[in-house]
Amino acid sequence: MTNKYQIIFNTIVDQIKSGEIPPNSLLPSENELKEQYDTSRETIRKALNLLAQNGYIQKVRGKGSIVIDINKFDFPVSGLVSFKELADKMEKKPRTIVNELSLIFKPDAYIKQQLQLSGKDQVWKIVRTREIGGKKIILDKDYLAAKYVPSITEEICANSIYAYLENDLNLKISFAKKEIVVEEPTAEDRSFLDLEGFHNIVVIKNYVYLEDASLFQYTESRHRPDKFRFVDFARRTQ
Amino acid sequence: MTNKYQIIFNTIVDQIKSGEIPPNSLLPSENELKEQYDTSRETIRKALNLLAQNGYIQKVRGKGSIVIDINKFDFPVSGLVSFKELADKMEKKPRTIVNELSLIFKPDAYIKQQLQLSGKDQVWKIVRTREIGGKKIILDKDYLAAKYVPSITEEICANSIYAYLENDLNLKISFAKKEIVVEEPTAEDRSFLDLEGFHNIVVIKNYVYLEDASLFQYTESRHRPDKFRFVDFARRTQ
DNA sequence: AAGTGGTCTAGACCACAAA
DNA sequence: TTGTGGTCTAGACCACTTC
Repeated sequence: MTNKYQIIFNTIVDQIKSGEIPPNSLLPSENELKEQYDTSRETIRKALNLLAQNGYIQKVRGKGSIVIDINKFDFPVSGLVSFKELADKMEKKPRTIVNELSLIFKPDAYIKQQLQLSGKDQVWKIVRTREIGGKKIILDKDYLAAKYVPSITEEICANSIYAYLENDLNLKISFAKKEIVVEEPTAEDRSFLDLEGFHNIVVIKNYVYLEDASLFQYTESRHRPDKFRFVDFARRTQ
Repeated sequence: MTNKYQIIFNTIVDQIKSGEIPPNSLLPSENELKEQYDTSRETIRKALNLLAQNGYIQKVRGKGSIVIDINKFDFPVSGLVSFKELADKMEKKPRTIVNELSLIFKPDAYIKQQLQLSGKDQVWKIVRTREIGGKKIILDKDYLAAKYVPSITEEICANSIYAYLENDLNLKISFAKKEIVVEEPTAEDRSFLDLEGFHNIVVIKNYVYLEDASLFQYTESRHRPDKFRFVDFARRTQ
């Protein structure tokens, strides 16, 4: 990616992260940046808008672009967060156990409805347990529309399914809808997880869409409530 | 707001919502729209980017802009959702009980830390219970930095604090950080809510920032787990 | 009045998809 | 090859903040 505005964005992000541009100070004005980077103002504005969208600056008309104190925001800008990223953040060695990997020829009504399938579409079902600090904390149930995923192995499931879909199959994930609810643990939860007397399960239902707006993955991520944490960053648009 | 790109955005949103432009079809190309609206392509692109960011279309290079089936997404695009909007969606008459409204001269260490206050800043504390279907379901604890809010009444708290801040005080809220965790109920939760034997509380911690990136409100929204539902819409950027 | 960011224009060239 | 969206330019005018 050699886009000019991307390069400018990355440069400024590095300067903010390193402290070269301190928090609560103003960025150079758009006209100054235009000269600095020898480009047009609209290109500078694209870079600055990216910075604003990602929580690095706050633009104020008539004043300038204020650098936000990123130490206040020790979290990734909310997005499509996979388990591996989460575990990395927690600095504990996570372990993934693949409990099931199967190709379902006749998906049941619930899955059909969730994946909006019709007729004889097949579905990959993957059940994984996530272990953190020696305890089984998360139960992940993934359903992938088979028409997009010809094959998948246990090894891939033990690592990152996302990486496989994006890098190897070159599927372009464009957006996802997340729903968070709290449920009673099922028998499955009790058998797969170390519940230790907890009476609730936090369920994250994730609907993942491809570039052409077709739904291809449904995931239920079932967390022990004490280890669950979700962070969201909402920016007012307009 | 008479911005051209806003008008175009609104026009197309209406056309999509009314079904005039059906789901999964393509929008007219940017060049066609440019002619239609007698404007420049960049202005059209601004409107289309707004549509994409708000989940109405999906842009694909070389193809066009696909209209997303909004019936799949029966939710507000995630953002700064206040309680009233939530209750409206649920179509049950909500009732708000104001349990406490006080100006704290010496906020304790926890609040000081959450609101990043120093010295002798004062803080409004507001505690409200939300009743839905005759049951006390949500306990909202709001802390407002008093330097931004000179006065506030019980009546305002019974309605929408947001509306008061935005419309009357003209405070411009620009972004918010949300954190969701599950906790054990406190004695306060037990006394204010109809817990009915539930063993967990879903806590939404909300940090609200003004246009100049200063933190001015901290809110804890404590929900009975069975009635809690959070929806998020994550769009892959770039 | 001067400087800031917000909107808008009319062009240009490029990368990608479909026919 | 044609048409699509993605990037980029060099200007213009406007709304707002600060002095």
